[in-house]
Amino acid sequence: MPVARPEPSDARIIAHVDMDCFYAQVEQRKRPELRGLPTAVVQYNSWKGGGLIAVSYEARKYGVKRSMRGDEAKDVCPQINLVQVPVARGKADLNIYRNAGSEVVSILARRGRCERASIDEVYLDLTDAAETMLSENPPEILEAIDEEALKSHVLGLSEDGNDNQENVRKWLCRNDADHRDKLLACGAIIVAELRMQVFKETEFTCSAGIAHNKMLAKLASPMNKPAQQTVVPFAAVKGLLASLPVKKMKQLGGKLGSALQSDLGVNTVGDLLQFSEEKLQEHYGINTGTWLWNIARGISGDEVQGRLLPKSHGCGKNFTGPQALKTIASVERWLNDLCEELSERIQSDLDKNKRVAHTLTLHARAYKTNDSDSQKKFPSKSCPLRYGTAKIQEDALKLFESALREFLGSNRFETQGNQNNGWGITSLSISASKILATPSGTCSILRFFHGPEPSCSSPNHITSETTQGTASLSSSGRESFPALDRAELPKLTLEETTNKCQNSSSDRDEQITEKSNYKGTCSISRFFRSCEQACTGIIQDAVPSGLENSLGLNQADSKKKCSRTETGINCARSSIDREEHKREAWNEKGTSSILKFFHGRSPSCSSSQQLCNRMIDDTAPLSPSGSENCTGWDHVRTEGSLRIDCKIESARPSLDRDKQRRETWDNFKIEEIDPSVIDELPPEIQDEVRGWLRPLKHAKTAKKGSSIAHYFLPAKKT
DNA sequence: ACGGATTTTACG
DNA sequence: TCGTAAAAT
Repeated sequence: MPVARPEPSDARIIAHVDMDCFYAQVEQRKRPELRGLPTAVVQYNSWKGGGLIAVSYEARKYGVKRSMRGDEAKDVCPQINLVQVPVARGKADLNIYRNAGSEVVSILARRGRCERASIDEVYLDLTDAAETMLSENPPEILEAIDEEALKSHVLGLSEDGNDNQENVRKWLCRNDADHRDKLLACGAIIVAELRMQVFKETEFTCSAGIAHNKMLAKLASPMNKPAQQTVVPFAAVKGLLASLPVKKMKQLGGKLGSALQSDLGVNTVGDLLQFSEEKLQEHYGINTGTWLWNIARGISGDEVQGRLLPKSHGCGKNFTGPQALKTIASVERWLNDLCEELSERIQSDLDKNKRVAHTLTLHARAYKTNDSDSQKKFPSKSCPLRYGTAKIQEDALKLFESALREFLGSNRFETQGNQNNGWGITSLSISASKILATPSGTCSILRFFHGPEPSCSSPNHITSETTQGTASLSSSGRESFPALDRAELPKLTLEETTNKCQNSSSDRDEQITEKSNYKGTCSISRFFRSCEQACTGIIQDAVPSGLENSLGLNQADSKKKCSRTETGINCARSSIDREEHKREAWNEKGTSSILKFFHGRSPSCSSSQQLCNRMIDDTAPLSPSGSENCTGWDHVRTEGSLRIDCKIESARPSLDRDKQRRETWDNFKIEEIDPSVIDELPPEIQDEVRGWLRPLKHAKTAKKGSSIAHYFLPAKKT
């Protein structure tokens, strides 16, 4: 990865929060009798007691280590409690840990931009919160500072005294401190509060590093575990890195770190200082070279991405030694189980977060006996992802068969036979990626036209992308927006929404036909109506009440285009005022040609039902002719939790039904849209529209696909 | 430039 | 180890 990013000129306050032996804590919370006792989490108990994946601090005292087998742990600590990872469908099931991780994220995201770095780690950008505290409530005027903050470790501050907390208090409250150090002090106080809140609400302890960038925060977080935090003042950076083994740095734990040692004799990060940027670039390329030069100096501009949800979901299983799978039938059985789990997880992501995965990928490992190139790797394969367990299973099996054919090469395999030509599968995994906040993203478009939609809310989850950004980001860096309670906003009924939608477009009907780019105009216009209606349809099915969902741009996207302060503006989109102000501002532009796109409306265009049919689950495979009938909204679906019934459509009066039925996504020519028109859209919806278009784009390259529909079709054998 | 496939890195 | 993930190549 190593790519150097310019460091922002103003000091940032970044925290890295890492849960202490997370899986062990989850199990101890579940079984409180294990609290305080040596405990470890193991998976697969059968062989030598299973492998340890998390070890409580009580157990570590006895020398129990991660990556020991359960039996070894018993040897060094006979009283240890070994808890098994839950098993479902014959494999480890990590869902309880994922869910516990989400609990934590939802708390840690409250004070600033938050990035979920792994199941149990987050990065926080607390710059704004720290600036605010410094200007309004600086530590020096606080009569009482939380004990938790006083227990901070401050690198460079001696800890040999009897009263370390008093030293820390003095450091936190120093009046003569560098501005950067004062901000760090505020950051430390905020992080201490957050960690206490995590403990209060989840019973989990965590540790944290507070520094001026992600790299340093990540280095610091494990320095004082468990349940403590470490601050890295600017002045301590040089000393910290000077003697730090390169292998300790993120990204240098593997081959690159080894290469530094063998190529240049670099053992510590400090050793890197001797080499010029050019020298490092000669050895490791331009990007990595610059990156190395920077990290040697503690410089890293890498930003905290506003992302609370994983970018992909996957599951897999190894089949070691004699367990290797040797028949298609056994592969199919396991694949079905894996697909079932994956399907549940992406469906849950859709339900909770309104996100849709677009790509299904299969990976496997295999061996081949008596073959010239028995080394050959089993290829990975991917295809568009269709929702519904059966479809995922079907597609995954096709991917597997296709990959196996390639793997075996000239050796043909017997498709149905129980024999094989000496192959064995030692691991199988499938994953869902290219996850876009699509239906919910559409809501931002809806909202752009209609104002905030209370019905856009998602049932429970805080873990959606944009929600948290609204809490503390601000345009000036001073003010902060309290989370907006969407539930208090007037709620539009479905009919109102639909009518509003129609009115807003029909009011402008007359103007549509002018201009040479009529095609594009019509196309994008229909497209947006589809988005709106799809959104409405999905919303309709949304679970009642609940917290507001995140809609709109995710922070990462908006960040790309905005400076830090600007980001505050663009992310503070739960403010109605701002939303409306911007909508007006954009409309006032008037001259924008794209405006015209929205002024016209062809009544027969678009169907949310079809959109949803395509996107969500029951898409029928494309017949070879590519002209299979599209079922339309009268198609009744029986599976999938996201049902869209006919209410929307029946709420649209007076449309000729046959006309409607003919309108399908096959009629929607995505390629008619001139991509440049996106630039004319209001900035807050541009990325979402691109998100819609981008993955669809590749449908163009598909064999005969001139239609969006192709994108949602099953893998076609090559 | 881009997307699919592969590799590298990290962590409970 | 195994099962996940992210990101670089």
